[in-house]
Amino acid sequence: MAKLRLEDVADAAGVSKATVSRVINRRGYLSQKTINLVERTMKELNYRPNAIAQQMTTGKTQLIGILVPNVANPFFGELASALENRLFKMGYKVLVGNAQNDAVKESRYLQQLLNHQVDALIIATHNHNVEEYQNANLPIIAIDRYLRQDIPVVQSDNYAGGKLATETLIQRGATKIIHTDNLPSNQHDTQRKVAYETTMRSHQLTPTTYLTNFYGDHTDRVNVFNQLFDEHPDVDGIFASNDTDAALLLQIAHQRGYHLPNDLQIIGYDGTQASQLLAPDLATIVQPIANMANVAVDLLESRLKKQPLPASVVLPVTLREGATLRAK
Amino acid sequence: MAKLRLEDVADAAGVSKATVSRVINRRGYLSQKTINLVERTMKELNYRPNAIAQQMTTGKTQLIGILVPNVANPFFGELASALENRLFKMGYKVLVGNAQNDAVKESRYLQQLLNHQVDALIIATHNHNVEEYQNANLPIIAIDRYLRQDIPVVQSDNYAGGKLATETLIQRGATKIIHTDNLPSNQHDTQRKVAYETTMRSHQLTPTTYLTNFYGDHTDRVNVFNQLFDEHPDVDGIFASNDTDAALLLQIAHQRGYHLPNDLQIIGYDGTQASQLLAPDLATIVQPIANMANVAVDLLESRLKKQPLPASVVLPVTLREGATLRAK
DNA sequence: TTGAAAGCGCTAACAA
DNA sequence: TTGTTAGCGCTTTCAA
Repeated sequence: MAKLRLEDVADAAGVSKATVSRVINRRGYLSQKTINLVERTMKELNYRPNAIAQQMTTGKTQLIGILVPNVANPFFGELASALENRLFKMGYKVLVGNAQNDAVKESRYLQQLLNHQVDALIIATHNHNVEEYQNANLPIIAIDRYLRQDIPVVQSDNYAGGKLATETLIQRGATKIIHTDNLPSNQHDTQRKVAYETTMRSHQLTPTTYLTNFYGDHTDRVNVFNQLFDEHPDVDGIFASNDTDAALLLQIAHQRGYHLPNDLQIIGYDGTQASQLLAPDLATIVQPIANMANVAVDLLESRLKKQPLPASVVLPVTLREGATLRAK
Repeated sequence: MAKLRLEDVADAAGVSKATVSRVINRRGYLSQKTINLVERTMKELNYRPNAIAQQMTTGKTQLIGILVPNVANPFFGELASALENRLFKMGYKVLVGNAQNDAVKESRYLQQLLNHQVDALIIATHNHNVEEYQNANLPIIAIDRYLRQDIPVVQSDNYAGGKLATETLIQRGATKIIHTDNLPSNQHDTQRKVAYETTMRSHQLTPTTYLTNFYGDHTDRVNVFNQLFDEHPDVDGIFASNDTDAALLLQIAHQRGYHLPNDLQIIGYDGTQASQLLAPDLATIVQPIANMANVAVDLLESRLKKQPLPASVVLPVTLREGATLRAK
């Protein structure tokens, strides 16, 4: 069976192509009789409009491109899922570009999304080639990173998160607190680090940070964290910049005989569903992923309606208690 | 600046549209001089071919649709990521349909993917409406579930996995072993359950299974698992049908004062990267996610080349040791 | 080796 | 209320 076209439906129903098109799009004047006739015919023929051809004529694809570093990372998986969920309800389809932490792939994806005439873009990658976004002439919303002056950024409050983590550890009695941070080339995690350092100093404590590379592998992290314990066996609090690092630190601490939360307290960052389910004992700073997605979509909607937008929206984070933290 | 068309490039370069098209697609006879000229012009103008128009004429979209229950679930997130990774290398783009465990959304997505003229489909959802796949007239590969006689299924060896989990627990000294299974409407997890029951009986042990609903929420699971411990306080081994359930069981067991792995051993299922990172202590049966993705793409490639295909491919699972299991 | 022109399936004026 | 027709931006014969 060859692909059915709108014209086949028109012929079968004995009407014109325009009429069928009107029924499909519920546009213009239409008698109920015609609507019924055409709908019945479409159903009988099992006709499905060719979205490509529709896009060709309207110029609108109803397609939104999302670029993330890696959907296998629960944070971005959940973010993409939440974005997609909202957008789908609004009648958009989502083309997810999974940059796999690869700058070349990121830019190839960007090209492809543009070629595909996406109506807008939501960017959550680390964008090594910011220039490419400069001459992209369509609505863009960035998540947790700055791209260009007129591109609004949606993010959670990284400074407040870093401060909350640090102060919580201090309140629960830790004094030798170490921070581990995980930096991509553009160093966006710095707000958390700055907050940690400032908070430590304001309590007359000395900040110490260990850095891991966002693009580094598991072994690198294990090495850095072992070094941390070797050099600071008296550590009694760790603020990790993400939950998987926190889980790894927790494991290493166990192996080294630390008892949590008495000898050592650990607090992670992100608070994904996955970490909640798989590491329910881990205390963590929760980023409001679903809310970030909602706000991003709202901004996109405003942008598409040519409404004025804020330069950035910062959303609050919360503390999730866990067994790696002493009781209040 | 208005959108550039191929014609603008042709005018600027002083050649015909056909020539520009030939350069873009490297087809037909072309002098090097013309190639250089056209390429230079395209670069200067920052021209990007309109993929929609290309698709319109060629009928090929180079788009593959993937339908998953939920990318926020690490298993499917990692699967989608692996699929996308392979497909991208082959020049395909991926349209991910995230059914959000919602039958209506699944079918709406299916329609949309078909409307978008995807060249092929990879289905990993629980497909409540199998009929819809019946008259879809394009290459389809299914992951871990049967759709139609001529649609090949890629799956890991669920029976062997269930057997491996059960035998491992038995070998490590457990005798009161309980299985928790997590069933969607189409009950595909049954192979694991059957393997568990068969293996138990062959060791003269009595199988006991607690069921949770795949679409149920967290509270439902907590209730079922509490019931498990209430009714079987002497349980000394649990085989959970996925890692998040295993992590939850682990947490409840701790709260109830069980010491692992002495009082109780737990073994999960799936072995995602996320569970490895976030719950490194958890022993589990690992499904070869990346390999499943690779095989699915290979099959798709063969199908697109009209080569004959196997009805199904079953891939081996492995045991990941962890602190929830006694030493060998 | 290049150009002219038809056509992919649909929508949107404009007519009727 | 419905039909006719001219494109949308590209690729692909067919001619030159």
